[in-house]
Amino acid sequence: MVTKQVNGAYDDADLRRADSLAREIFSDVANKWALLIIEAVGERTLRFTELRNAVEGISHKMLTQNLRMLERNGLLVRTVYPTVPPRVEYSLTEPGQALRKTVDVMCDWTQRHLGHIEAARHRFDA
Amino acid sequence: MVTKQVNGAYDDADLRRADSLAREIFSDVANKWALLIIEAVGERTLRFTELRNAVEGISHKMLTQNLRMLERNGLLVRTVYPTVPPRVEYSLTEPGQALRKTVDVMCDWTQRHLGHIEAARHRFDA
DNA sequence: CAGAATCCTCTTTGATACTG
DNA sequence: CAGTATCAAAGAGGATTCTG
Repeated sequence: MVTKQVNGAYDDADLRRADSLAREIFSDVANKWALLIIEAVGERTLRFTELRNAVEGISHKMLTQNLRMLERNGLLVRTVYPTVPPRVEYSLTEPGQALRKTVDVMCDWTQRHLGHIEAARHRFDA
Repeated sequence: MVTKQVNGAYDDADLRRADSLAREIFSDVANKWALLIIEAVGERTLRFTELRNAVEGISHKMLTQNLRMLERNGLLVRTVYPTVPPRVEYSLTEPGQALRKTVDVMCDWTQRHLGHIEAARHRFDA
């Protein structure tokens, strides 16, 4: 936690810690699978298998790993129902929802620039 | 290019192509280094070495690779001045600028949720 | 069903050296 | 200065097996 000094300034060491924490979070979150999972969950509550089907091309292992990471960072919550067979549900927290909004914008951006990018690629590859 | 049929519907094959193109672009762009580079360039025009210093921790090789990829996708332009020694400048295109805006939002998000995330981590690790 | 653990493969990455 | 090439190390990722 970055704490303010009585004089109103931040402690240098705290600022550096906050900075490296920010970079760490950014590295966690700015990756394909994490963002696709967040996008897939959306406002719903999905089970592991549903998620596996929703995120095209993700493997069992990658899904588990990324779900743990997102849970650890408090972006989603994991609810286990102690039934047989087990039932586990995932849903976004408020910060997760907030991040999803920016992912939505990124998806929009992709769609809007599909043509431009395809053209640029052809030019470059020539 | 996705073309509309005379009946107003899209060709299935074209839709599939557009979809896989979108996934490809998303995979290119949704990675740590690409986003950090886009953020670093901003509205400025930077030389290779300036960029290397601006993006904390990136290696020579990763910078080159990602710059090529971003150029290929038309997100930035590379201008070579035929001097000795060579001078190469990078700046964002309009689509690159548009993407940068969403990266900005993502950075804001990170800053705003630093505390929540750090707390969540401590809870999880316990 | 969800997931942990293992093994194995392929890609990514960094360090280093070389070129125009 | 900017970029390419190469090699070794590290890490990501897939397939499979086992458990509660």
